[in-house]
Formats: sequence, C-alpha cells, structure tokens
Amino acid sequence: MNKFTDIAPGPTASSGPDQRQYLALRDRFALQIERGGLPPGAKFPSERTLQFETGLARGTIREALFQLEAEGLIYRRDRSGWYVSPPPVVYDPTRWVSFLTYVAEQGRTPSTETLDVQLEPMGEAAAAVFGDAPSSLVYVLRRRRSIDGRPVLVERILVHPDVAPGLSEHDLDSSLTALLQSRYGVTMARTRVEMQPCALVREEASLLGAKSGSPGLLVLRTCFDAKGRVVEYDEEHWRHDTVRILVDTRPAPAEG
Amino acid sequence: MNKFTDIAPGPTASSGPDQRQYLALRDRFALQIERGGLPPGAKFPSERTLQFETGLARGTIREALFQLEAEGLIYRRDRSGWYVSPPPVVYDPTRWVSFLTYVAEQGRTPSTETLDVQLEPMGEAAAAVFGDAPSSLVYVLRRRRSIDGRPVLVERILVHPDVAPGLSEHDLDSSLTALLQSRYGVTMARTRVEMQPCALVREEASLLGAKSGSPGLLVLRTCFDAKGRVVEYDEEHWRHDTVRILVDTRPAPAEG
DNA sequence: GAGTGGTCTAGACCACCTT
DNA sequence: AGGTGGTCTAGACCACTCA
Repeated sequence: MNKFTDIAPGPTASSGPDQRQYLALRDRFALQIERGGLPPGAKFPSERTLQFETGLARGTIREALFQLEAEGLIYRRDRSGWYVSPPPVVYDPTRWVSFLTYVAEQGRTPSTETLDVQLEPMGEAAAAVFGDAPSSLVYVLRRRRSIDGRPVLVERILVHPDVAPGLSEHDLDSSLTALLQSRYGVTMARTRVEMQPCALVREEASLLGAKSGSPGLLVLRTCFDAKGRVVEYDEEHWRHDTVRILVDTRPAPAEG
Repeated sequence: MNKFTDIAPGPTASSGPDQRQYLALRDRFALQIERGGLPPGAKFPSERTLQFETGLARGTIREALFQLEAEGLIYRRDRSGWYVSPPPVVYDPTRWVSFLTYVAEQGRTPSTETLDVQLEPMGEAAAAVFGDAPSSLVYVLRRRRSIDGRPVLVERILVHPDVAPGLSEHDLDSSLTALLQSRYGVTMARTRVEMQPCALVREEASLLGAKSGSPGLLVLRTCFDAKGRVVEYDEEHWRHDTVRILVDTRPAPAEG
C-alpha cells in the first residue's frame, strides 16, 4: 500500500527495526513531546486528522495514542480530545502533609470538592481496620481533588467519630489534616501505606473524566496516633500519570 | 441485530444500566473469576471461540479482555492465550529483605536469572545518585525475576565497586542482599523509594513476555548505609498485576 | 450543529507458540 | 501444521463536548 513500507527490512530480520506502525507513530509523537514541540496541556490533532495525515486506519492511530497514554505522556478528556500530560506531582503518603500544601509547594494549583459526607455503619472491612464492630458508625467522606483544574484523584476517607466528633459540620473542602490537628488535637505516629496499580472503572473513571479501564494507582493509607489508635483510613484512586510516590525511611530502631 | 438489545433501556436513560457490550462481557468474566470458577493460572477460551459463543466482533471481545487485564484479573502470554492472574506478592521496598525470602514466605516459588553484569562508566544520572564523577566505574547488574515460573520484573542494579569490590565474580542469581551483608559487611540505614505506574515497552516488555504498552510499576530504590553512602541503587520494572507495595513507617524522631 | 472520541462490525494477513 | 494473539484496514453509528 505504501512504497516505503515495501522497501523496509522484511519481517524475517528478527532483530531488525520494529515494523509496527503504531510504534513508529508513537515514537514520532514521543519525540515531539520530549523536544518541547508539544508543551504540557497542548491538544493533539483529532484522530481523523491524523488519519488523513498519515494514511493509517483509525484503529492504528488509536493504538499509538494508547501507548502514549499508558506511558503517561498524554491523556484524554472524554469526547474532547487528547492532551499532553503535565508532569506528575510528588507525593509522600507516609508524611502527614495536606494535599493543598504539597501540591502548592510544587508550583501547582490544588483544589478539592467534597462529594459526600455521612455517618454510617462501617461494615466488615472497615471494622477490621478500626478494630471495632461492623455496626459501629464512622464518618465516610468522599472527595475529588484536582491539580490546575484537572481531576487527579477521588478518595474515600474514614474517620472514627471518637477521634473527631462533629466532623461533618466543618468545611471539608480544605485540609482534613490541618482540621484534625488544630481542632481535635490529633497527632500521627505511624502510617501504613499500601499501593497497587489499578484500573479506574465506571464511577471512579467518570468522576475523573477518564475512560473506564484507564490505568490508575490505588493508595491505601492507615494513620495511627501514638496510642496505636486508627486516626484516619483513606482509599485514594489516582490517575496513573498524575502522581509519583516518594517514601524516605529509616528502619525503626527495634526492628528485627 | 439482537432482539434483546432492541428491547433494552434506551440510551436516553442516562443513569440506566450500562449498554456497553464489552463491559457486560467483562462483568461475566469477573464474576466467574471471583466465584472461583476460573482459578489462578486457568486459561481462557480463545478470542475466536468467544467470538463464536457470544456473536460479538473480535474487537469487542478484546476490549473486554483489556479491561480485565488493566484491573489485574487476567494476563496474556504472547501468542499463547489469556490466563487468570495469580494473587500479587506483597513487597516492602523499604526493608532490606531478599526477593527470594519474601516471595517464599508468601508460599510462592521465586527464581532469578542474571541477564548481564559489567563494570562500566556510570554516566550523568547515576553520578548524581552516587555523588561521584560520570566517568567513575560502577557495577551494573541486570536480572529477571519470576514467581512460580512467570516473569514478574526486570531490574537494573547499580553497586559501587568501593562498596563491593569483585562483585561480578560471585553468583548473582541468588540474594544480592545476603551477599552484600555477609561477604562485604554492608548494612542499610536508610532507604529512599520512588514509585510510579509505567508502561512496559519494547525490551522490558519482551523480557517479561508482555505486549508493548502493558501496564507496569516502576520502583526506584536507593539504599544508604549508616555513613550516608549509597550502597545500592535499583530500577525495578514490575508487571502491574504481580505486586502490591506495603510500607509501614514511623516518622524520623527529628522530623519537622 | 459540527466535531470529537467511544463503540462496534467484519473482514485480512502475520509472527509466533504449541504440539 | 494448526491455533493463538498481534496488527491493520475500512467502514458505521452513537453520545457527548464545545462553540
């Protein structure tokens, strides 16, 4: 179909250059982005425009875009288009520092929306975390957080009412960390963090404006005070290209 | 094309059940897997078999499989088929414990292959890590590690020859941690870990038997001894569905 | 309302794994 | 050698975004 394709090294050359057209296209875009030709936030040409420019089928174009998305170089806004990803923020989930603080420190603009707060029975899973009965009530707070106007994570935070009675009456769009510290005198002595790459599906995906199945990062945090009491338990679903986790530790003195 | 499709709630019912066929198919499989109907390691029917069974186009079948792959429920072996993912291993990169140890502790069978070892100039990036000149020599060790016979990560480890002279003469398929401790008397006082979801591309992907663009997790570890000297620097590329990161910390006493 | 990506179809040929 | 997934084509219609 294309003279150049016919001339290119045959598929029998097993260690020869890669023949896959979507990877060639990926390379072209990746180079443009790295060289600054496409700055963060820049919009890509539409898939149909690229079809016309390259003569490739739309599926092939999309495969190249998916590669770049998986690498975190670009992202899509549903039915709007493809855009160059801004650099990720660096997040240390073991430090009790507010999202608003560390994002601002990195020269970005954070924002938060509270989606939902209520006091409800914690159920089996949360009961295991808090060491309490499944029927015990717990504050459940759901928020969406954005950086420079782009939603980057949705979170579900559980706080025991013993720790912070009347929590839901406060403004929860600002720092929960600061609120717990200043208003309730809570301090954090230990943090347990679990992380796992995940897929953003259905509700999470749509809250983040992502396609179902988009790659994400799930971060589970359990914060304890000096008495070993669970102060806060979070489940954070991040868009995979928006965050980089950094943890710096010294082993506990008495560790075996 | 299908009577039931015609009867189903129309697309105008914006909060109605999801119409997407690949998600319906995803749900069917996810349910089968969760209920144990398809145990870890089980092979899926071929895409063409599923085409025949469901009457859907192959692209739609594949979209459903991609969803499950992104969620970590299934994985593919190149040109062999789709398989149910075994549960992930739990890994604490801040603890200086050997892969062979913690994988075995979790009832799995670890193995390691050394791909490459050499003493070479460290270059700009590594020089910044070691606080040394780019022309200084460093051991570069590349290994592939598997669990129950399935490759799960490729890693590139840098060790300074001042810390471990003659390193390349040892057996590097077994524990590097143990080797550094017992043979070179090295101890670890601090670890800095960075993590980011990534895509496995080209060489990494093919070493792991994954398709280029498959989701992965990049873990960067820098281990320091008591004098603040960099003992070891690792770059680990994991298949995203094979690992779960767990970090448990107490803040350093003098922390601000 | 025009343009965008999202979903779906129905083919084709290929490289590679498996037996 | 036969079967598998990997790549690619060339359409179609839809829901949704944006101006």
